[in-house]
Amino acid sequence: MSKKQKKKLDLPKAYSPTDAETKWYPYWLQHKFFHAEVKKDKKPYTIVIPPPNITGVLHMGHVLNNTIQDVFIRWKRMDGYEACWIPGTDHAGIATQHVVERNLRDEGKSKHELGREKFLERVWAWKEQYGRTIIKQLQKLGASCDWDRERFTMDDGLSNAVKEVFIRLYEKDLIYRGKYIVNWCPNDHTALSDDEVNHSDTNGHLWHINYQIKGSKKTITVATTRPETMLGDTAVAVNPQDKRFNDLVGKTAIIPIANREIPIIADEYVDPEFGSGLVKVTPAHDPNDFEIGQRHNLEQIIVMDTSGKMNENAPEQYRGMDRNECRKALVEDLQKQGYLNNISDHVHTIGRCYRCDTIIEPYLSDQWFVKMKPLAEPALKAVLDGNIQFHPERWVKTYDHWMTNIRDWCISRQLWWGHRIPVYYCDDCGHIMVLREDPEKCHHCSSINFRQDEDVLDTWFSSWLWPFSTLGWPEENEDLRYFYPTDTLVTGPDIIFFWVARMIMAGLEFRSDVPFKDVYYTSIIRDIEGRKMSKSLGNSPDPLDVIDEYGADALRFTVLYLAPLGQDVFYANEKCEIGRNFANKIWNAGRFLLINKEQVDFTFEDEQLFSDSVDHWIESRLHTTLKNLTHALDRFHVNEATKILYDFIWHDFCDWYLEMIKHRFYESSQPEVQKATIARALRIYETALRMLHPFMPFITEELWWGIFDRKEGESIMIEPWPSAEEKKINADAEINVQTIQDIISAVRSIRGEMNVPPGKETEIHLKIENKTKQKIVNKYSAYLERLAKASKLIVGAAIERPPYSASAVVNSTEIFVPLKNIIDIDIERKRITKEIDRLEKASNNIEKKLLNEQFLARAPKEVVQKEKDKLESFTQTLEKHRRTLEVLSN
RNA sequence: GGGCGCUUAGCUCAGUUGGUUCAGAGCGCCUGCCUUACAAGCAGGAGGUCAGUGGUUCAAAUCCACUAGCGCCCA
Repeated sequence: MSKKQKKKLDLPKAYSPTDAETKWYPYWLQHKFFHAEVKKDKKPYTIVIPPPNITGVLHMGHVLNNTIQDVFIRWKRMDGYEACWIPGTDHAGIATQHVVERNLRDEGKSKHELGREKFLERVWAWKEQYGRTIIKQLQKLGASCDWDRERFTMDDGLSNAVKEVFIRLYEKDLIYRGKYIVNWCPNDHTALSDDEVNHSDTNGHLWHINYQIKGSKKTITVATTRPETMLGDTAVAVNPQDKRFNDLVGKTAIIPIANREIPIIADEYVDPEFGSGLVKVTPAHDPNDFEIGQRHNLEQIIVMDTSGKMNENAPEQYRGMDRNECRKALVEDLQKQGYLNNISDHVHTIGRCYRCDTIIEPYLSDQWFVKMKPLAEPALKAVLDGNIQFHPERWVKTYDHWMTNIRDWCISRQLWWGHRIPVYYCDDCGHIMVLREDPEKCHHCSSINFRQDEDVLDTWFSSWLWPFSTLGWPEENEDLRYFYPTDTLVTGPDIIFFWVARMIMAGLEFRSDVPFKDVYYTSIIRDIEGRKMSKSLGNSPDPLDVIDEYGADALRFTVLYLAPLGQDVFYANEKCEIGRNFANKIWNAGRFLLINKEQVDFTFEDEQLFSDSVDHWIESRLHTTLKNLTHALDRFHVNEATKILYDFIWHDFCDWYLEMIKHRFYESSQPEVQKATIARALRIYETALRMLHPFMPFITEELWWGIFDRKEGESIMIEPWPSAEEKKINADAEINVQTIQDIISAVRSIRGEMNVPPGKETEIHLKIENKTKQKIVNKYSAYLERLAKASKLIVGAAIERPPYSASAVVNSTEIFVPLKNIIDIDIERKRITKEIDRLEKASNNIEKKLLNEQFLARAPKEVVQKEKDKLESFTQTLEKHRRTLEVLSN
């Protein structure tokens, strides 16, 4: 390359992503390409982002999830839809409160010192400062969200929606308050919903404790995994069928140490096989015992406070002790006083808080609940009827199972950060008011002594409204009518119950319509050893580091390429080489075209000046690719789409097409051929860039500008999505080019195995009997000569095998490559023998088939004919090889 | 205990209406190349009884049943 040429080139030898990424994102924003509005003449396509926590930082799961959304949005936008991707964050009650409390602790303060109002000011301040971290990170990834529509679950509008929903459900009698056992986190001092508890098998003990029977010397033994709860026992239960204990029912037992008297009752729940067959009943500290208590009208004694410390209902010596301390002390005392019968090892399930991993205490308290059955029924139907489709479909079963066994949803949380429950209690008359606005006085007795419920609502109680609250609901407006229902939801299967199911319920209940039509469940990203990525393991790479090292496009492409629908992904940073190398390949193909573009004076109309089968072939491949690509995206097979693009661009376009047209630039003396060639190659390349744009937005934009002349305000992201044209798919061209490719590959294989120096050209003799084929080979000989490095090409029906030549047969064409002084006869014999073995095996199999009368009778005619043709072809090829082998052996 | 998924080349995985020399790709490995787009590259090569058993079928990596191993979810 001369110095002059080098200077003219805009494109460096290797692609460096950073420049493109910093340049184009602001450009897209500046021109508002991401913004969507109600456009009556266009069809909407809407996605709501699964709102990340304001405390969150971007991890690989987000990368996958949001890249998929961006692919769909960019694709649909190009395809003529008014594509609207609504972004935002959620307030993450527990997590956010944690962070701010930790900061306060570092300053030596507590939230109680500050008071509720001041504390909330602190949280808001924290949110303003750090709450958009993850949003900014998403922009680095190239996410084309409509940032003008960014929402937060505690915005005024969304808070109104939450209030409205609470009130409507309350008025429909679907929300109720009651004393129930809930999952209590003593560390966070709040109730949790069932889904917020992680269960795991744990090695523990079963303590067997003796209880005295009143008025008798007799004792009974009960077994428990949590001895400290015995202080709150209000009964001992046996199974009514259990003959061993028939006489005990109705008697009274005495709790050791506490010395409290409790009845012995009979209840079906008791499993006679478990432990001693006798169960202590603690209605205030166990969900099953709670139900037994309901049935038998038992007293409920709470023996712990909200921190898990023993309270005034416990014997004095244990008061103030943590539940674990108490367990130790109590067991020791039981032992000393002879009440401890036995301790056995026992594996049981322990629930832990999903936020802080503290062991959950089942705890009796006043909470608010949503009745789920009436909401779940239509939501289940919507999915079973196919009004909402899951991808992959198998999640329908999981959904079905959960929805048919659904339990009421505990929505109150004893936190300060969140939506305050819109319920007011009158201190004077006890009247309860559920209101949209703060009252001035009690609606019943006009007292001004009332207070609002202290609790806030579960964060999911705002997230489940996300698909319509983000669009302005409860206000009826144009946006809501146009963009709702949304189209596709992309999320992890781990929140199918937390979120997806509840959104479906909310959508149907409050909008009478599904919230989305398709749900794409993403892969879970694991580390290379298959472990889930987690902060504590330190195995979660920072996507921003990866972007710095490999580029955002490379990260996006790689993650999609690795993530087949429904399979987990084993990820390591090095895998991003796939995407980086691919980007570099595209870059260099562009560079090649640019170099040639600068040397030919042409217009895009010049394409008509010349074309041959090679051009028809690439056109045919392009449209086949386009067809397959669109089909894959339609079926949500994003992973397949990346492979289709990769194969077309790398193999068809770069490896074959660009190599084949090189001689038209370097060797053709016809300017019109050169003009047509560069014009066509650029057009096809430009089409490929558009097809690739949703997947790799930055590099495609960069090349689209770097190679073609563009004006301010233009962008590849608003260019039309290319449409597949069936008539461009050209079977003849595919066959012709295939023939040429097969011969080239065969010659290359010979050269490779014989270690022919790359610079050395050889003669190639082709024995072809078929006249049409001869014509094709002659017509396209220039391609063949160049790519197979032929010094001379001799084609004929009566070609004789030249001495010292290696040979191959492809589709009845016999190929001879004379290699005097180079050929190793031994290697050649082995090559041929191997080929003969392979063909013999294949022929035998076919022969067997053709001898099978069942096959001949039942298989479709075409299949039988195909087998016959195959056998014929194999037989001929075998003959040729055998002849060659004979010659070589002499 | 109930439900779901996975097992294909040394590694990571494609392969959805059962039939094209169906057994593939990328990485890794071996051979040869800095060939005027690209060594982040080019050309070639080695490598698998498609977990096992049985069944359906003219025909099974593909459909069915069971078994083994791994993983996930729920109780």
